[in-house]
Amino acid sequence: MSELYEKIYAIIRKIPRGKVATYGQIARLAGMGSHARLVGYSLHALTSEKRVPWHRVVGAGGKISLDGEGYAAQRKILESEGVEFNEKGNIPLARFGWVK
DNA sequence: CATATGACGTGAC
DNA sequence: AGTCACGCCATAT
Repeated sequence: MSELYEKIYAIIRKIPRGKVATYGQIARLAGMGSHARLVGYSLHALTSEKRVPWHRVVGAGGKISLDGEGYAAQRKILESEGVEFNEKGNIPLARFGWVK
């Protein structure tokens, strides 16, 4: 496993319960500038054994980047942690965004 | 080695 | 608010 992935996972594991972080934010914290796409790619390659709270990672503006079942599943988990969604179906980062 | 692809982000229309 | 195009780059084929 590449060291880059481990770094990304380590950062995601720091996200506190009830908060969410964006791909771009993670990319910056990992020192990869604005390569948010790679963060998403690494999460896609994630396995359950890593025990990474991938559900706390959302797209810019608090939008979930998954569709259909994926969206429903992630939303359900987040709501169970206390994260709320607005009428548009995304998360108000002003309140739930992770502040490092 | 050459292309295609994607759990993104941003800007144009 | 919805679509489309493009930059970015590690992986996959």
